[in-house]
Amino acid sequence: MTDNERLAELLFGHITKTPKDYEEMYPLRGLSEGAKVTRFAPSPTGYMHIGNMFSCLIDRLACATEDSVFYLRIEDTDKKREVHDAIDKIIEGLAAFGISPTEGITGKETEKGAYGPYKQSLRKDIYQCFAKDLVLKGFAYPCFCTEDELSSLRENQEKEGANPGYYGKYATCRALSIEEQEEKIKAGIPYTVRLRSDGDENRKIIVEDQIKGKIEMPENIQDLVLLKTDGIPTYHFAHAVDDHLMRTTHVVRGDEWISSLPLHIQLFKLLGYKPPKFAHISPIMKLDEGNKRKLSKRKDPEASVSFYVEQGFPADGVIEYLMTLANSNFEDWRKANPTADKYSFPFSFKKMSSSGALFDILKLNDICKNVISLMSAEKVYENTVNWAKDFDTELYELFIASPDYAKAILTIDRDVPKPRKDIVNWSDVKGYVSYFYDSLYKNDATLPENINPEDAKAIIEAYKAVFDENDDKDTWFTKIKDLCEPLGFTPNVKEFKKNPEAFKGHVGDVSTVIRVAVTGRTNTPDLHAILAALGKERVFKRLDSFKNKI
RNA sequence: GGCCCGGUGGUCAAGCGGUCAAGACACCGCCCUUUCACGGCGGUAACACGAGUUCGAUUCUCGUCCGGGUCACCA
Repeated sequence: MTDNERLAELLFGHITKTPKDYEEMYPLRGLSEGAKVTRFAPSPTGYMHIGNMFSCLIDRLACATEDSVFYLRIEDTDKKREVHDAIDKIIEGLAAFGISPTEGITGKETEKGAYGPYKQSLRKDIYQCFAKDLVLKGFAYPCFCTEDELSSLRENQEKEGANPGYYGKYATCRALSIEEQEEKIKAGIPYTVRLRSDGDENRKIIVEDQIKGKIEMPENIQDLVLLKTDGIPTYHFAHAVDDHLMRTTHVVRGDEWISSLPLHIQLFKLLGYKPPKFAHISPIMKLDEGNKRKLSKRKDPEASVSFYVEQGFPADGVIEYLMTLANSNFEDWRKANPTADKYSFPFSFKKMSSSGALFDILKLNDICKNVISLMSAEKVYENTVNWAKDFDTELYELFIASPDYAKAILTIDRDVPKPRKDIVNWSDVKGYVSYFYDSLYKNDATLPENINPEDAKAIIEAYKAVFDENDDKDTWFTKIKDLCEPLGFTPNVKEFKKNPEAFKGHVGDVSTVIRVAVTGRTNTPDLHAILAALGKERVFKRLDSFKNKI
């Protein structure tokens, strides 16, 4: 028995399977040309970050062919940071944005697919089997150093000006004899399992990243921890084992991982496997006092996907915004294919930006406006009710009480060739419809400055005299125009512009007075339709009260 | 500090040796319009800096500067 065999037996005597067993258990996937296997692999630390959603979207987008696989794996290897219902939040978050993985975790205790388990805490034996394999090959050893020893080592290295870390001569446990190792293990001293790095910092690894292109870095020389004292792997080791066994073809992840690429490449090599392709995406940034920085959970509410849900941004709008960040030609494609399924967009890793984009809420707003403007009144009603149910009970009850009235309101200037774009998100709806509900309505508007209050009063009086709620639109507007001249206004806007001194104002000003008096706004959809929906009684009441106010 | 990555208008970005340096958002103006919008047209505004290489650099090389990431028994 060699020393390595002795050590492997000491460390992993209970492991009976070999890597070959797992190779057979998780065979190569029979994929067609161009098919990909991607994965979204969050750790359950509490909430869904918009950056998580972004990388998840990229995973999904990359899976263009029918037989591509996009699976969800939970990386719960850090029990200290784990948050109880985080898995549910992840699943809900994905569902809210209409993203459904084809394989992997489906619920707290459920999953689907033949390459599981998809929760890392359930794969302990698998990792240990591969750790044992590395021990056998002489590429791993137990380390008995305590955290205190490690941090004082680090301090000393900093003082000396050496690169910090556990490597070379600093890796004291690396040199332990089999007898010493056996003694400590039998004494029950806690240990981690470290990589015995065979790297040389003067050699380089070269990786062709799908997004960043060629990346060249020195080989890893650090004896990094593979298995923590509790026998659970670190991210690095779990990544190598899982992405190989699950037959991942493309690893999409944040570019903060680039720095550990040398380690990962080394791990695949030592394990004897071909590494997957990597796509390192840049983080979504925010401008903070002149500096770019990553969107942070603490400081930025918009970092969390729940923000978009709460504000009522349409899921499609958020996704489409993210898609413009992913591939900027998405916008042109969308213009050319306004109604096509967004997933039929020909996504490309190559077109992704290699630097981080600033999050632009104005652009998000614009996209959401467009998305909503294309929806039917029925759809807007549904979405609003859905949202209001959780976030605005007052609006919810109003809408539920008389759906037909609500839909009639939402129909104004909608379902037409050039719909209005007033609504950015569902929390805008309340403001948008407020003047249709007496309980919501509050006219605190003032007359635009270019209109004289006395003239406004006269307009209101004159309008009341001719008002007929059964007028069709043309008749209605003719009446508005007829009001003009007797009051010193002109029905002809061009005429007014030619000779502004000759008139008090034009037909636009006359309708503005009515609009403001009835709705409290200078900007509303078609006034005629609004008046008709409101009915004579309410219109008169509002005209009178506004008249008395000015 | 070491090691990586990046720097085109306010923002997202095309372009990758010769372009009047696209487009979108935002902003401004005009037009259309029977009001409000939608829409259409137009405008302001950019290749971080310095050296090379080249007949010619936004595009290639090097340096500087600036920004970002990473150096854990966290992912």
